[in-house]
Amino acid sequence: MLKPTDSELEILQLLWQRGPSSVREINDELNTTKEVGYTTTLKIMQLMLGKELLTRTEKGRFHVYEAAVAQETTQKHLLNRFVDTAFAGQAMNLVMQTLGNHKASKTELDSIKALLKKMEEDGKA
Amino acid sequence: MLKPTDSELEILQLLWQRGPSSVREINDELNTTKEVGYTTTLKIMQLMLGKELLTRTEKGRFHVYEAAVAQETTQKHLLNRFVDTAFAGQAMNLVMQTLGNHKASKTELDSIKALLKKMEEDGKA
DNA sequence: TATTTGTTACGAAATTAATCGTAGACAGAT
DNA sequence: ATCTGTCTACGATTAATTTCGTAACAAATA
Repeated sequence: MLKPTDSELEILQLLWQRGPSSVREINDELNTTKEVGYTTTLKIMQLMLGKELLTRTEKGRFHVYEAAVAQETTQKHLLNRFVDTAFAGQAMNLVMQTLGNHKASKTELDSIKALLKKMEEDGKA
Repeated sequence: MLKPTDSELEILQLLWQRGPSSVREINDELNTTKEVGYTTTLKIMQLMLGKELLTRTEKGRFHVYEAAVAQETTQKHLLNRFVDTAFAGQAMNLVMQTLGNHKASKTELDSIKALLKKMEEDGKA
């Protein structure tokens, strides 16, 4: 799989969140956070199309773009790379640091506990 | 803080692991995994010196390099960026996915459980 | 109809990363 | 004294990313 750049990831996040969107819509969303020209966004999305990160369909004379890669698959891929490069493969160090640095809701903590329990049981069996 | 590139991170990992090292030593280590020319490694380390990611001391007519940034601080920084770009800020999604994709030893699971317990108690207080 | 507006396509510039070749310095061996 | 090997410094090249200007064209509108 092709590694998206940071700019590309920003666009993917928006498409995952919004569903199929025009360049104008994505560019407007991006501009709520930072200033970026319309043709810049257009160009990046066209390049993403070439890399098969996006698909597009023609709606009249303009185009609607959609993420061509699933959110979870992409995240899993990026996560594996990140564990290797930033944590030298020590995945549980990453987990501990993340837990230490970020607040979690009660619901989230419960999900994590459930998952841990399941992991322990699988380990035993 | 300056974000290290992937190549720079590879070198930082080795320096964190080995302690102060010569370019030759780092280059040899790198070449156990992939092919890379000596002057390439030298150049990257010189650039890292400029970015203050490394320090160096002269030992006779050659140089010994050392990481100038702490492992944990750097990881924390990279982790925050990564949570934002790849997981749209959803840190607990990242934790769940990491737990799901990587094996953990009993010891590691216990440390995580202990940390969770502590988080719950802090949350209550 | 003529003008303005919004769209896509394309090319070019600026920046950054990564790579390596070459040259010069110097220590140690011959 | 010279040769050889290792080291540092530096410049050039390549590739990828990001940026945006301009052109072409269709639709809306004045």
